[in-house]
Amino acid sequence: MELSCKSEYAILALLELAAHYDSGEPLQIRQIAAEQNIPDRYLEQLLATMRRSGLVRSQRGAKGGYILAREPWKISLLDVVESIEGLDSQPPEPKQGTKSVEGMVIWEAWKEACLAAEAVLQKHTLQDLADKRDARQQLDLMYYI
Amino acid sequence: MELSCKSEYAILALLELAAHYDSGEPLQIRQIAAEQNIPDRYLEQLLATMRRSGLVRSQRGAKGGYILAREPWKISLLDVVESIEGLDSQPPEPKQGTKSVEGMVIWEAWKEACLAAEAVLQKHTLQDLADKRDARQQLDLMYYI
DNA sequence: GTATACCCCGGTTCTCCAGTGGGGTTTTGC
DNA sequence: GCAAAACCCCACTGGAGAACCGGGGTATAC
Repeated sequence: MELSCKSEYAILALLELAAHYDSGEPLQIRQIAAEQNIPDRYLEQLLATMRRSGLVRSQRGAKGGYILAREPWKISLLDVVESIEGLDSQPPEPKQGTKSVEGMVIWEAWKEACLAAEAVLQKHTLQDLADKRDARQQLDLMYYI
Repeated sequence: MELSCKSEYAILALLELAAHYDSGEPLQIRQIAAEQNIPDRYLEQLLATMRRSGLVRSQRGAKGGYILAREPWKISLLDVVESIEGLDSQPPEPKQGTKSVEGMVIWEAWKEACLAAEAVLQKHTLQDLADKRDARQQLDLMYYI
């Protein structure tokens, strides 16, 4: 149930890409890393993973960078986590056979819990999070004044 | 979202204890381990952890062993997992401050997913799993005949 | 008082996370 | 062309935790 550093970095990076999605221009790893305080060489690996999963597209060479592969409201947190965590969400069997009836019953209950969590992650999109972030920042500003 | 070997062993052991709960007599580590194919020295550690969490009680000396601390329908899978996994389910903050608004928004969504999963685990008790196991075994028997 | 069984502590191997580094390839702009 | 900018790929390290194994201590029944 632990949110890994990897996944958090990935989501932060995608939020940054979502913010610049309308411009149509690619964002560089360095800029994202600087903005969100992420080690850039590490972020590079995460973005490469997400590129292979089809979440982002990359443009090589000078003036290159990364762009979201689709609109921010079409990317859910589940998409990100599954991409970055290696889609090992539901192994078909707990081990390599399990065989025991007890093992099956336990695994079914566990799977039900996983599905419940995934359903929540599925309905949260990058757009949602970006909107919530904006609202939160507006609120902070009002308190400040 | 991964069901660890630890937790599965722990649940298997408690199911075994639940099956012998009516007898009122303690079950020994060796017997549980043999019945469920768990390394006994490892199971010992898990049972010690669950004893410290108050899920089971132990009786030392000859004819000793372990007994459930309360009735099987009063122990949920969430109890077991939290005990065995070290109750690190919801850290109040992702890191040691997070500070960024983005980090907070992400963490809130994640917490929502965790709560959904925990709600599922909460409603599954040892009694439930034991009943399902029995029903499954009956079914297997019918197919066999 | 001895056998039984829990109790505590420490070590070992393995895998994964988090992060760093080197060297290669593609593209822009001159 | 050519150099700089940027992605691309591979490998390595340090630390943490999982899954064990083993030794010696302690309480309890018979």
